Amino acid sequence: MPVDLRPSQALKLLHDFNYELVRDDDRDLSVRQITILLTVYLEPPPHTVRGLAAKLNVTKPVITRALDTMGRMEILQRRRDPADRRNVVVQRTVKGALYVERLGDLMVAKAKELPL
Amino acid sequence: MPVDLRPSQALKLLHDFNYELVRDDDRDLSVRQITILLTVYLEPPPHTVRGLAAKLNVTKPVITRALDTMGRMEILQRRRDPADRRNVVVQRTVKGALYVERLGDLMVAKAKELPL
DNA sequence: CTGGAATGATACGGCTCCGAAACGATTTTC
DNA sequence: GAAAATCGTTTCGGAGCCGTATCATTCCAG
Repeated sequence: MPVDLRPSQALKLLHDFNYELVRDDDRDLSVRQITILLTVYLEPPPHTVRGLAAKLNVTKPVITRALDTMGRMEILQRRRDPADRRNVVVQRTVKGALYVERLGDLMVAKAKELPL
Repeated sequence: MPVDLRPSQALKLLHDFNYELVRDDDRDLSVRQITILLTVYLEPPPHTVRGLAAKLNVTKPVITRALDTMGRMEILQRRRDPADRRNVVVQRTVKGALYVERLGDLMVAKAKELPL
């Protein structure tokens, strides 16, 4: 059962959701960072730097830097692949799972408030 | 009738939507810029720099710079308020309306594809 | 008319991010 | 084993955005 959403509702949902992010956080994650984060949390592992870069159509340093930033925030984690030590596997963290959960709950709440 | 959305659906919708933005555009608007844009297009005018800054809980230069950027993109427009020439009124443009419409359609399309 | 208040823009130093290129480490190929 | 390929990181110059403080313009009160 697909979720039925009219364009005006979609735009209001997008606005209300982003509005909360902007209002609450001093510093926001970028759209790229959010997409990387959600990819890791929603799609089946393993996630490598190269794989994420190819999937998102960005260069590898973009992924490396995003991992630096979100690693510092402790919402993502690097791990060397023991099987092939050239690879870096990107993993979830407890803090990151809570962060993502908060995003989902916020979106659900804003969807509930949408007019007819 | 509120839109019913489960957290897992919300997260997937958020991911798929952002994913398209990241993949398609070389340079993305920031979350702040998108919020400013949608505020102008969804809420009743007039919109001033000061008003937007207060509403979004950011400083005035943030709005000024966002208007510089999005003005260059021609998706928003500055106009001096003739009644009180200290004020700058932020207005919509044809190009901006198309841009916002595209955002809404993209979100609707991604919502339709959501599983059960 | 003059001093102060309000508004948006600008200057500044700092931080993050960008893509391209070069680099070190590791694995694979021959 | 030596050479080539792969992978992630780092470096580089450049660009955008950040908040604070300041500025020019405009309005308004007295």
